[in-house]
Amino acid sequence: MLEIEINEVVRARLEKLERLVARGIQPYGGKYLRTHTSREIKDDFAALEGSTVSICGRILSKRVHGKASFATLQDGEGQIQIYLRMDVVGGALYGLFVDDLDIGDIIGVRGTVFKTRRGEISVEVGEMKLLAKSLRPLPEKWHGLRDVELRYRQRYLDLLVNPESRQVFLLRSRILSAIRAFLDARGFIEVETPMMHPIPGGAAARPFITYHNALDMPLYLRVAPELYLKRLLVGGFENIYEINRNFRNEGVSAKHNPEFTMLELYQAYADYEDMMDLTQELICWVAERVLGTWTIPHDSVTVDLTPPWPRITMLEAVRQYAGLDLAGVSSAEARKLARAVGVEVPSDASWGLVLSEVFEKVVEAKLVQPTFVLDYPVETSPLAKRKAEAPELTYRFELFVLGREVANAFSELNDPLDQRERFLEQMRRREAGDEEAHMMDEDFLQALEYGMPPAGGLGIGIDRLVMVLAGAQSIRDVILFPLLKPRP
RNA sequence: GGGCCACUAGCUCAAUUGGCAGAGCAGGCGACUCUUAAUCGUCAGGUUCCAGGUUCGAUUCCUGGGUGGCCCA
Repeated sequence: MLEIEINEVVRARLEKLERLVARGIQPYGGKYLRTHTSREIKDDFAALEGSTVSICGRILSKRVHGKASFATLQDGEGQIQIYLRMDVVGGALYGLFVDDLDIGDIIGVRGTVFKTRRGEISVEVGEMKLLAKSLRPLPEKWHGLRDVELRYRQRYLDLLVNPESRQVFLLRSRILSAIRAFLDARGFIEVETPMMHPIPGGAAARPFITYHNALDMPLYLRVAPELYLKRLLVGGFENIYEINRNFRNEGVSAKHNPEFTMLELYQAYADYEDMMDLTQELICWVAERVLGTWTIPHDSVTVDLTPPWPRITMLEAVRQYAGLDLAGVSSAEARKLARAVGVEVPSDASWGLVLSEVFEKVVEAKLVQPTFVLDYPVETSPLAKRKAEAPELTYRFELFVLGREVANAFSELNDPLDQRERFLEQMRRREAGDEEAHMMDEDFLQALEYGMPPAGGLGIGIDRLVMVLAGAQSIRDVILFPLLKPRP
């Protein structure tokens, strides 16, 4: 029979399918007129008891005893029991249910709402219609699907039998709507900018490359939308955001998926202090709305989002957590101090690179509770405005939770001449072999030359935020279909 | 890229020192008109991830590879 992998169970089900067809039953139905969901029936039982409803869903379990049977039906909102009596529905329909319907089949049922002696709200079947015959056995009803690899590769099964997995993705959906509601209410408009870039920009990352045949040109999947969103600031949009995918050609880990979802927003005439306030308000508001709490248990710690979150400069963080005072020292001294605490740095590393290297290697992992880290070195922040009183630093912060970067924001650099210098420095590094260095973008510079309002810009990694709010330990647990190598 | 761990029936898991590859769920058949991990009886179900090697004999030991997980760079 075609190309289907046959085992004992599949063979038995194919036989049932043939029997059904032979009896004139269409095993893959169309539209079904449902009057209620499982949740509605349970919530409104008092009003619905004794009345007739139509429900549909998947058979999750079957309990046949002689001339009466029970089954559990799962729909999009939950589960409900159905009850079937031969003396009510007749031998033909009862036989069909007992002999030819399996766990996994999708059916529609019309019947009467009642409560069993044991108190289970149920529907006593009057009519039943097969909507989709299932040919493969579902994972075990009690333990669910445990194999991590199978849960990712066959997410549909994970969602079907592991309620906690389903909850995570429902939560993710609610988080995204809450973010949009929050920003929309503050006058931000949602925009969409290109996913395919002639010049990949806006972040230090290796891009995926693709090719446009008709135009005969290479294109890059975007690593960040930043440079396009800033063009919109030039164009007069003052409060904008985009929630969409970024693509970075890098390894896969519990923190990294090659495609991930990013919120970027820009607010004209604001600065990074405003972005800090906004970040905290947004995340706290979203947590309150979707979880109803600011404390979230994780494996070994409980994250406490109660504001205000500490704000610490990178220099101070390195002083506190690494015991290194890099303020005012030369690049050579900085390198020596870094090596003394076991952080290897290139022999030509500048002061700013040493600072950020020590921070990444020593401090990041220790920032468990939400913490803003401020004032990043200019070398690692080529799109951020320099601090007026300390031009080797920028008005930039990142938010860390559970040792992971969750947000990144700055006062946007709107000086086209300084921006050109920054790009030139990036190009020098690219020529020196840094594949992640930014590329020159003349078109973007030209836009800046028309004048971009000063602005605060903010990026929040949605997957990482969902991880924090869902208590997930791996990014793969919050992405429906994480990238895996194909099975050989 | 490196280290450690896992991979056995559709699913969840066993298998003593290297000695006949098992159970539960799911499935087939039979019994059963309020069960809910239904119950009872019975039957069937295997490329033990793959390829080599050691051995009388390998799920088990060795080498290489694959996929996944965790940790590190």
